[in-house]
Amino acid sequence: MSQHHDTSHLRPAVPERPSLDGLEEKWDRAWSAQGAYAFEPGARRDEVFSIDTPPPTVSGSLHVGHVFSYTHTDIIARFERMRGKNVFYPMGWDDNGLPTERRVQNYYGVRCDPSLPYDPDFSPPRQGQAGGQGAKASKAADQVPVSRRNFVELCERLSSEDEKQFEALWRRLGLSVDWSQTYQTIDAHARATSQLAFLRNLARGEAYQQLAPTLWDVTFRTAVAQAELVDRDQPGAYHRVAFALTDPILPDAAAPAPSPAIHIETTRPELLPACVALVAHPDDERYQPLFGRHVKVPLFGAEVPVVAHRLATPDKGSGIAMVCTFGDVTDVIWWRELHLPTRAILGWDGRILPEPPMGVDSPAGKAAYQELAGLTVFSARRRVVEMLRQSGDLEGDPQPITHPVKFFEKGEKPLEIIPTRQWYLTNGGADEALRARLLARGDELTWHPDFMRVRYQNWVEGLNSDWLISRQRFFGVPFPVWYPVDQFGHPVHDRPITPPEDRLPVDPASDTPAGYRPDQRGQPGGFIADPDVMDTWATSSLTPQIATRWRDDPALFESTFPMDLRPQAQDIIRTWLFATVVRADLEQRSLPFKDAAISGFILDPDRKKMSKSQGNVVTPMGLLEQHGSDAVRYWAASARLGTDAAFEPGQMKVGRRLAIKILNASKFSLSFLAAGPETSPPDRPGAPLTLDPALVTEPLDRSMLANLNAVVEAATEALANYDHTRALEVTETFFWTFCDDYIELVKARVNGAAGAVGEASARAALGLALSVLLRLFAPFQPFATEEVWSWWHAAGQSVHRQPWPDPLGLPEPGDRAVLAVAGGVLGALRKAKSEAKVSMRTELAAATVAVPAALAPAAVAAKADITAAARAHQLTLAASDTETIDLVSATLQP
RNA sequence: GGGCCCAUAGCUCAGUUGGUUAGAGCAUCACGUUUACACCGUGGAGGUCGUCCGUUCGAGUCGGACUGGGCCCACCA
Repeated sequence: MSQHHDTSHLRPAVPERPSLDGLEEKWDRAWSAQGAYAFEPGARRDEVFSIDTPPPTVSGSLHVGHVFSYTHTDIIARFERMRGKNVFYPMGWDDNGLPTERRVQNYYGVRCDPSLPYDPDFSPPRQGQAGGQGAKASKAADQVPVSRRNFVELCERLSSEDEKQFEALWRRLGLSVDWSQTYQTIDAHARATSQLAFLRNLARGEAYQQLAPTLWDVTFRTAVAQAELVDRDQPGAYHRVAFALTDPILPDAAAPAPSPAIHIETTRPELLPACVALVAHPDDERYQPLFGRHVKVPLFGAEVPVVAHRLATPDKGSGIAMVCTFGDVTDVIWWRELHLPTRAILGWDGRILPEPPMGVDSPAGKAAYQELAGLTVFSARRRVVEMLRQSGDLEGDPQPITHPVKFFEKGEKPLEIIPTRQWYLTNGGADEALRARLLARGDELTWHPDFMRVRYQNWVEGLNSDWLISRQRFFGVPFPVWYPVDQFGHPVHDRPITPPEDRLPVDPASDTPAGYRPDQRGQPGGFIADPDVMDTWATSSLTPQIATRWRDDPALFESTFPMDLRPQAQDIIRTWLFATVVRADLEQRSLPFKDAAISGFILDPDRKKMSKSQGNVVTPMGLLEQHGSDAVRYWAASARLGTDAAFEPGQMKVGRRLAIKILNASKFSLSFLAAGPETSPPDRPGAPLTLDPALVTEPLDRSMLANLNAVVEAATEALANYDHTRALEVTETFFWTFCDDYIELVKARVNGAAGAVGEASARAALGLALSVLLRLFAPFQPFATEEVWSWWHAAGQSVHRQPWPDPLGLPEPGDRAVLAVAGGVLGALRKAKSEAKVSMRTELAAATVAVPAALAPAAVAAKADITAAARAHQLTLAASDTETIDLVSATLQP
């Protein structure tokens, strides 16, 4: 550890009236100019601390929750930097995905059409729609179609505007990010990295295509992955529908005669034409005689079997269900496991297909189907109910219920299940060995707090399919894949053409694969592009590889990966965190990061999760301007990881008070450092002073430093374990004791009232304590501490580049009890004055205080300091057998 | 249906392996302008630690049940 206390200036330049105003701008500028937070390349991995910063969504807006959780990360970054680590702290911007796509559409009045050629001179029809993101999507007809490359360029243009505002906020908050290390999730490097990882997955067989029933959002007309599902309670109704047996029942005396019709109860009668079977539980005696027989679907006439399956629940509805292709995910299981035919009737737009499926063959059935063709699900349902009523196949009235229905988390209509060709990536959902390996990764990762690990486990254990990574959108990272077109004009999906890795990123919609000419696109014997883009998580799951430049900077990658820390919110463990673990496991066979720090949410005063939709949300910049950044950081720092925290301006006021106190207490302490000749080398007046622990001889001073040493140890251990609240708490508690008791106790002595030795002791102790305290507070209050540090250190000697304090080396350990007992005695004397309703300045003619016998020697050691601080003429310290410090008597000076 | 977290002063929260009289800040009340700080200081008041049972010489702390709040997961006809 270097001799930090040798760099101080003899004559501190302390302002007359210290103030927090303007410190954010002042020090942000200085840190930028100094490169205070620059990562230094060429380091060994063990010298580096690397952070996988969450890239905020630039098309959204920052809210108080961001300020909260990013502060937690910054505290750790600053701590590790002071501990000597070369901190790799990049910032990414998430400008990939649906929110950005919508924002660009509305803002510029354009829409992406990948089939169009790139127009280098394109200029958007409009820009700067007021309230861009909140505005209703403009009609597709009003939007000018542009090529994907043009669309991406507009996105980058808009994002860069957003990024400026975001960066300004982060700088004001004091995040010690290295602003030369930034990336965007849609930029060329991220696209290339994403495509490269995909090609490697493809080569290893981890990525594959499959034509399969797919959860489908009819509004966005895209496939949706398991991780993007949410259940929402929806009104619905059970419709009791009769199915007639097609074959006559053979007389059997042993079995009870089954009823002539079988009744099922369904919430989705519009799917009757898609019905492929009825299913009941194999043990259900009511239906056992029917297994293997067939029934006729009412109205549509298809003949379907009655089958048995363990997932049918006897006590639900009538105990027998109709299987449709596809009404819900259970239908998919039945369809797959019972080898049932496919009768798809829904199109990508969520409307009933124009032609009836195979099986609906009778004239009556076809006629009935024509009544539905082209209708939405909602209208078709109403029409089918009417028709069932007419035919007499509906028994009674539909019974209204409320039931959970699956939605895309960003969607407004229930998901449908539609057979489509999609790309999948293995994630353990269909492979027990991989699942076990990923569960082991969850165990290997260190979670803060530890109980968050359970969410990961729950998710991995509950996976029921591989990760669907293709999306039928136009904006995003395209799959770097073409297909040969056969002589009949059909794409050959099982022979994908891929580009060489050094050609990435590619846009297959405009780039031509090797060996083909551009004019062969779409022609028999030519090629065609894969039309899809990747799920945004397929790219953001690679943030460690993107930030550390796995693809193109092996030296940087080597010194920063696997990263040390992934900070993130608890609600995206199943998406971002899990997906990142999957990608690193598949590609690097390692964890992507060692530690995960999970932040809680911010709750508004009503204990509800603060959300943007509530309108009355405070803007983060307004908050920082109102309270000051150190104050807001203090509020954030007083909440533990993983715990939801209340939005509490009161805590910010406390933080501001602390910052001001740091300025004032420092000003006071430094005023004595300037005064004494013995603190500077005699041959070099004006040269840096020496704060020598050997000068600290008074018991009270040594006690104070011993207590400070304990604080250093506790704070260091806490921060090393990501427990920033504990570190702040012990530091702050000590600091207030330091101000209220210690400084008051030494005021007289440091002014020379007890001679030169005592004065030098107090002066050195004040200086040493100040140096340590400023460094302990630096991660929490970077602006106030830097301001104070600058008063007595050379320009450019940022406190944030100083070594984290070690316990001070004292010639002899101090007795920690002296400070506490001296404060206790002082408190008893203050109480006497307070109860007499006189000023603290009032002199005491005589006073006696009882002190527990065990503590009496410690009290006596500080007696002169106590006497002076209490302005007592005569002080008696009486050893007592009680365990508290009590005032025995006090006589005020008249 | 399975699981996780939480419940301590009016409010926001600490309370480390069980151990004297359960702490802090805010708010509140009283007093004091004191040569670092009125963006202040000093002191006071305020809690049967959600409920019940158990383990123990001893429980805010450990175990069980329950109540209430928040969240995650689930194949939800």
